[in-house]
Amino acid sequence: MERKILLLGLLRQFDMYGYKLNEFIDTHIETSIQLKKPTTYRILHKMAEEGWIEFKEVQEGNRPFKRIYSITSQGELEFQKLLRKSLSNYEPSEYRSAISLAFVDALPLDEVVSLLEKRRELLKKILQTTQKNAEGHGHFNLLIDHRIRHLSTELEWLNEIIDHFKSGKMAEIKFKVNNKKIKEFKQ
Amino acid sequence: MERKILLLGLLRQFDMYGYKLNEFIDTHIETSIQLKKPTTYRILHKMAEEGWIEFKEVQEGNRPFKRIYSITSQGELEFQKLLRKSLSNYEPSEYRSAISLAFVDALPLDEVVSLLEKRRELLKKILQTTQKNAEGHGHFNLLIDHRIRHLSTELEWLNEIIDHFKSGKMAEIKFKVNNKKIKEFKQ
DNA sequence: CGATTCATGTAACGGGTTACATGATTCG
DNA sequence: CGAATCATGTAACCCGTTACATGAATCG
Repeated sequence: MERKILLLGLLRQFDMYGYKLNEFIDTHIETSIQLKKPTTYRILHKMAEEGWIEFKEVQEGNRPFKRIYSITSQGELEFQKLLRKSLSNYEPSEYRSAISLAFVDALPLDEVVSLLEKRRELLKKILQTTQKNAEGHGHFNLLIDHRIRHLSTELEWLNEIIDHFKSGKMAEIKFKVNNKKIKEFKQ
Repeated sequence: MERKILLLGLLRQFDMYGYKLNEFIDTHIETSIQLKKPTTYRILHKMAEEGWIEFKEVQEGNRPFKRIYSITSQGELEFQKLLRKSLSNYEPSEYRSAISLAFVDALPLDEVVSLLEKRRELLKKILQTTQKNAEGHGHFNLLIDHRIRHLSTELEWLNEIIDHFKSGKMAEIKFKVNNKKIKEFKQ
């Protein structure tokens, strides 16, 4: 749904062809959602089929033709429908990267710390490059701000976790693995 | 990858069969990652095929047989490999729910506010139920804590956005749509 | 006694990605 | 002159979900 909103929302503002749409998303919004070329084209095809957008083919000289899409009035309606639905809804993201933290006792503590420090460096880099791109067009800076906040939250959390592990305070939460001694589910 | 880590990590601690694994994940970890029954079974099949886990079939009376899986030494190695990779890596989540915010000027301001207030109510509920389940087994409370932080960040952000929209301060960020007057990409 | 739970699984679908193809043009 | 860019697209694949099937046991 969000990909459709994104494409329709852009086409609402400018008539545009797939390649440029994709380029724009890749350079300006890649931090919020990713959308690869084939996916862009597929969604455009589908929306054209359903009458949400229409296109004219343009060719300059011998260069590859462009399909310049523009939104139809039906498309505008559908766009607003999707937008209302999306704005009033909330589906939490999956935080897959956290899962592994539940199993840290499988590795020696100092190794865990150094692995997490690598993670932290990666995270910092991502945060920095996101902050660099921080002047997005129009309301896209809203998205960037949003992302920066979550990345910062993630960094804070990671810092705390690493500190805890380093200072050994993790003992209080320490999971007693005791290699299969615990059998708390009854089979 | 994280799903494999999750299943292997659980099997490392207890020999277990698919149904119970799935039940455990559904009730204790559904906040961090979801994993439906067919997916659980498929991954278990695959890992068994590759020798990471092995199983014995057990049947009590006439009740449906259980495939009780246990991790092999190869599985333990692979688990550690995956765990190291996951701990030292960071791939930011996609925040799809934010996308629509970039297009709020397509709707009247007061409607946007009421739509976002609906979103906020949903978010609050999710946050509350997450906090209720806050006593996870072992290190799983780490995951819950992680999630609570991100949900809180999200709530703070939403509150600010709503306030901005309400107080009309959004003007400064206001995106001049001017229905297709802007043509800043050159075609 | 009908519905839910236990326990496994298959089939079909959905939606995204990677890899590949094409053919002119422009860059280094 | 070879490599990258422009512009479109297809095919194969991956991986997850929904929907459906089975058959005994247990709950209300």
